[in-house]
Amino acid sequence: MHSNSSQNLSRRERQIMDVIYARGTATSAEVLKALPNPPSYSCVRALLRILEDKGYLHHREEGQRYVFLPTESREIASRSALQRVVQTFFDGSLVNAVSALVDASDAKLTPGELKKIEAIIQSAKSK
Amino acid sequence: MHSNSSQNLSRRERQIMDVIYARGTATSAEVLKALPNPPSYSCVRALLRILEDKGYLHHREEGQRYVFLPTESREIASRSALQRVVQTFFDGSLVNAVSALVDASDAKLTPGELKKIEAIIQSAKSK
DNA sequence: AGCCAGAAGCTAAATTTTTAGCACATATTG
DNA sequence: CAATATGTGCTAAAAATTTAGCTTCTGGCT
Repeated sequence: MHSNSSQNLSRRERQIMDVIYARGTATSAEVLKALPNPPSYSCVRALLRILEDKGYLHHREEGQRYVFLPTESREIASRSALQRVVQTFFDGSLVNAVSALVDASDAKLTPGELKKIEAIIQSAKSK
Repeated sequence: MHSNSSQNLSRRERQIMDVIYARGTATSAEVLKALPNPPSYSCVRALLRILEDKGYLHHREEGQRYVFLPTESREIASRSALQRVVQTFFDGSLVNAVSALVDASDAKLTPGELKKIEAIIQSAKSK
């Protein structure tokens, strides 16, 4: 799969990939339920087939239904997603991005979580 | 503008918004140059007009050409972009997202930058 | 065995997106 | 003061996306 591939998805395709990445795995019924402005069921299945054709997804049969999962690991995909956001909104500056992340959620960050982040920084420093 | 609005953009529309957010501001010629698989010039202008109609952009005349800028501030837009990535790829966990950001760029983070991040954490802690 | 429910695939139509072409306006410049 | 270069807007055609309908298959139940 080429690197900026998710840039090449159509709107629905992207929505579906998002759903599947968020869940890790999904059946057509689950995708349908999670989509905004949900279309028909057969429509979802058509799109899943297209995404599979294009190589973004594959599936395993589980009982009689298909369970879809991404071809590209969540880790890799998240990396490019973050990369894109950092480039687009933070002039490529990681520091600014982290800062925004932390700022944007002051309320939500527990002391424990802050400690974890500190630990991450520490370990990064020691290299 | 509604919150998850950027989810409702078509592929080209999104590409164009990305270009403009990355640059802050752009003329049609600049957008054209920055687009992947660049289409014709008049095509770019048509899309800019559409985005303006939909309320994502507006423009000021500068000399004889238009300079386009986003309606929604970069800060607000970046917030929802980050939000989306965190939800989709990190189960909503900010800590995991920060961790991934830092990990993904060990090499690129200078000691100075690490210090800045530490400072951000410190200041968040003190609330 | 026959029937229903829940999957799936295929295909063609509807809609949206994407595109280029043409017409018009305004500077610039030879 | 033409001619050219560089903008813009509008519109319709081309292409891609999105959708629903119809058909088929399989397993479970009465």
